[in-house]
Amino acid sequence: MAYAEQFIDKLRKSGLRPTKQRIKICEVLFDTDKTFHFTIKELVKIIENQANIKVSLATVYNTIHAFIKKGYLKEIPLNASQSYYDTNVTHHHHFFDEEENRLIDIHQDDVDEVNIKKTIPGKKIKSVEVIAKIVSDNQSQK
Amino acid sequence: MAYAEQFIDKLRKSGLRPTKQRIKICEVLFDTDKTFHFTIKELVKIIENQANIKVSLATVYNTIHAFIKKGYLKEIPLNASQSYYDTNVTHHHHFFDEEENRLIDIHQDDVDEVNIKKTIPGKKIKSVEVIAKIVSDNQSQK
DNA sequence: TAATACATTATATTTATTCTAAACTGTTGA
DNA sequence: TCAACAGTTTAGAATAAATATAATGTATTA
Repeated sequence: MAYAEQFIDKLRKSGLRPTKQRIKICEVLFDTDKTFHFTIKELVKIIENQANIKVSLATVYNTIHAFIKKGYLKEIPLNASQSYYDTNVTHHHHFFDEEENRLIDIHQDDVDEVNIKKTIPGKKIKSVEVIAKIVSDNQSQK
Repeated sequence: MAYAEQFIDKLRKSGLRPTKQRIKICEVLFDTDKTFHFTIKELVKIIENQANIKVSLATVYNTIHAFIKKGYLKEIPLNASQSYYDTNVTHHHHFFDEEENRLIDIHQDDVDEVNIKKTIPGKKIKSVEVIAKIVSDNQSQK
C-alpha cells in the first residue's frame, strides 16, 4: 500500500494519526491530479459509494477542518446553506452559477491582480477572494 | 408621519403592504444617511431596544428577503454561521476581520476594476464581489 | 363596512454543524 | 504478551439559523 504514503504524510503533518477512515477520506480528496469542489454531504456520499468502510459525519468534519487549518483544503467563501470546500488551494477565484448551484474555477491568470488601496491600521490582508455570480444570458429573458 | 412616506414607498415597491412592523424595520434600516452591516439577530435586537412593538422573526426574515429581491439590501457573500446584510447597495467590496467578526466597507474606488477574462458560454456575470480577510499584523506573531 | 386578501405570530420543523460520552484501536513499555 | 494510555470513532444529542405552518389579526377594496 505504498501509494498511501502521501496520505499518511498529509495526515501526520495535519496532526492526525493515519486511520482507515482518514485514509479513505484522503483517497477521495487527493488521489487524483484533478481538483474539485465539494460539500460535506457530497463527500460522505462519495465515500459511501466507494468504500466498504463506514465513516461518521463527525470524523469527516474533524478531518476536513484539520486539513483546512494545515492548508490542504480551502473553504470557498460563499453564502449557501452548506459550506463548499476546494481541493485546489492555489490562489484562484470562482464563478458561482446560482441557477445550477455550481462552482467554476477562475484561474489566477484570468483575473487581474486585485489591488486594494485601502488599509486598516494594525491589520494585514490574509486572503483575497473574488466571487462572480453568473446567470443565464438568454436574450428572451428580461 | 410624513417621514414614513419613503418607507411606505419602499415597502409598496417591494410588493409589501405597509404595516407597523415593516415600517419599524424600515426605520432601523433606512432612516439615516449612514449605511451599515447587520445580521438578523442584531436587527431584531435593535428593534427590540428602540420600539414598543414586537416583531416576530418570521416577519423580519420575510421583509429582509423582499428588500433583497428588490435591491434595497444586499447579502454579503461570507461564510459565517449567520448571514450578513448590507444597507449599502452600491457597488463596493469588503474586508472581513476574522478576529473581531467585523465587516469593513472598501469603496469601489479603492479597488481596481476586477476584470475577469474567462467567460462561460450562455452565462453572463451578475455581480462581482471581493472579500479580503484581514488579521492582526503584530510583529510578535509568527 | 363587509368581504377578501394579505400579515403577524408562536410554534414546529428542517438542516448543517458541533458536541458528547461511550466504546474502540493502536502504540508503548514492562 | 499484556496493561495502560492517548488518541479515534461513532451514534446520537444538542445547537442554532432559517423556513414552514396554521390560527388569528389587519389593511384594502368595493
